[in-house]
Amino acid sequence: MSTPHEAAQLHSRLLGWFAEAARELPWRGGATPWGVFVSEVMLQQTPVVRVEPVWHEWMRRWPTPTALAAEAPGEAVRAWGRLGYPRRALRLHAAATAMRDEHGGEVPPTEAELLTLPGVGVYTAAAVAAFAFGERTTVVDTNIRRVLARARSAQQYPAPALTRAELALAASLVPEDREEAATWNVAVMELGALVCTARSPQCDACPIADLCAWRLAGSPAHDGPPRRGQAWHGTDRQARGALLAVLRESDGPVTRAALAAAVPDEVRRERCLDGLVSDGLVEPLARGRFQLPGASQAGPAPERAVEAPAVPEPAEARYAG
DNA sequence: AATCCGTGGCG
DNA sequence: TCGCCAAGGAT
Repeated sequence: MSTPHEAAQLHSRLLGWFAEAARELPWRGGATPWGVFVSEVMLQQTPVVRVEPVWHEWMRRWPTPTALAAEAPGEAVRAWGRLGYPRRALRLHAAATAMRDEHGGEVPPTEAELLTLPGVGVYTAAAVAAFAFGERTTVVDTNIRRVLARARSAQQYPAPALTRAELALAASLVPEDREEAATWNVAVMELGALVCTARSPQCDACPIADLCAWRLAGSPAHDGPPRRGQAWHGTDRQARGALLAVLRESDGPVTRAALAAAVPDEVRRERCLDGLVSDGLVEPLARGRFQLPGASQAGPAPERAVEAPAVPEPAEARYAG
């Protein structure tokens, strides 16, 4: 498949490029393991530019796992803002609680322990072990999958799901040296994020363009089955987002009427509300009111519920049904 | 294994 | 304009 010489060439090219071109991100170099952990969860399916300001705010408010664990989970959901997939905020809070209760208030340093935490899968466990603790792991994210698919498999895009072959390929390329391995993982990710992008790869700026199997094959177009996008308009995800936005932006409990303004369709609204409650993202109160979970223990209970706005928000800000 | 889960920017 | 995409995880 590949010779040791080819692998060594890849290593020196990529590591050299990374030393020159790497972004200075706040969770790189100098961040605590907790800071790295929070960044990795926030970065799951969310771009760096949107994560940065929220990450700073979280580090200011909750500099340690114990600090976050002491808060109501609803505060984590509120501070999550519009990063998307708010269950991640809940899982981050649960992970902080587990760190406090089972790991002496620290981020556990091994992949195996990290994997037991809520919201931590194979990628995040490897990434935290590598980037926070310098472990020699095999990190495989969407960037690395795409870079390796092109550079080594002559494919424009990787398969829909991670395959054994991909994992084996990624593992075979991780340098033996511990420090070099950690840098390798972040360097391949960075190449995928900045140069070897999904839409319009900047092959002219690529340090391994002359070694890239996809380029050498003439940059053939993707031939597999068409990649399915996710529906959005008229979905429960859209409605859940609209409902949670109302809760986030309100200081206290919210009436059902206020939620009805966000999602007019009653059947969908009630179904999504039930889902949010069973997910732990929303807490039902008496008399048809709702709030973010555990809000009452974070401070004095607000006296007055927020009523439905007299003037509806612009239609595009609401769930249209 | 296939689906579900948010949000916003860009080509 | 609109589909695609972004440091995935859980079921």
